[in-house]
Amino acid sequence: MRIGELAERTGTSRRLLRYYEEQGLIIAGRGPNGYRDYDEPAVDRVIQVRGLLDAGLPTRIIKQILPCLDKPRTIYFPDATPEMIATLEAERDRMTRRAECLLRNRDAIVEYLDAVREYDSAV
Amino acid sequence: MRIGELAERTGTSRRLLRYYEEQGLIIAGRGPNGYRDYDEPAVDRVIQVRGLLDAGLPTRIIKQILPCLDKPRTIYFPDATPEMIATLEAERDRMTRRAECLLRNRDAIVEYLDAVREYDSAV
DNA sequence: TCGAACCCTCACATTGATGTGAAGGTCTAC
DNA sequence: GTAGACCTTCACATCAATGTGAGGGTTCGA
Repeated sequence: MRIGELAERTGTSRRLLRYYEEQGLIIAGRGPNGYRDYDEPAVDRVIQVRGLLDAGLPTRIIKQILPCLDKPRTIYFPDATPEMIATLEAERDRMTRRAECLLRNRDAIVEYLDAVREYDSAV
Repeated sequence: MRIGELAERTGTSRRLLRYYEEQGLIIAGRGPNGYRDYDEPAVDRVIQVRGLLDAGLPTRIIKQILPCLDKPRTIYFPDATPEMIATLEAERDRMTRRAECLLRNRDAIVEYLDAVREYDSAV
């Protein structure tokens, strides 16, 4: 598919899709006319990238961890350098902390909303 | 306490503490000499703000939801406008999605690390 | 009283993720 | 064959979070 369709299906501007490619987050084939050509899994890939970006990870990190997230592994274990392992462990911990922070604060919001509802129904 | 101590205790630059204040995320008293004066809870507050910022929330949103997160409530229920409620519900859902994304990808990292370890021990 | 170590405000710089638009090539349908 | 809807690259703009430094006041200990 071409960039317009991918943009529409992922809710992402064309500009950003080109940017993600420039950052090495997604890859695109090229048609004979120079047009980018995406395969079906690109849709999920873009959505995943957007999710991680939205959760505060910079493109630099996303680029590093993405190959390890693929289900049929594209990166194999002998390729894993000690620095890579260290990066992954650090990011794993950081993501855990981020998620905890989000859930903790979300629960506080839920609690507040519950209290508001209770208050309103008592009026 | 003054800004230097708060900076040290929260691992935040003075510049950023002033920025957070400017954005209405933290409040500071003022000494007779114009120096900012922080109370003890400011430490937790700053840490919470940093956590949310790191998890991808913009200051604009943090400012809106922070009052609802305080344990002894500083914002009371009659104050809750319908728009406020809508914002909170939207952010609640967004935070849930963010946390899910983080945990899902973190688990994939964990899985990858496990596989690497297994591979290494088999060599 | 002097110097070090604080603090203040103001302002300009940078970085990363985005928007926007220009100048131009390609494809399709009329 | 021309118009409209795609696509390309390139470049400049913006916004939020953050760094940095200038110019100047305060506090405290030697």
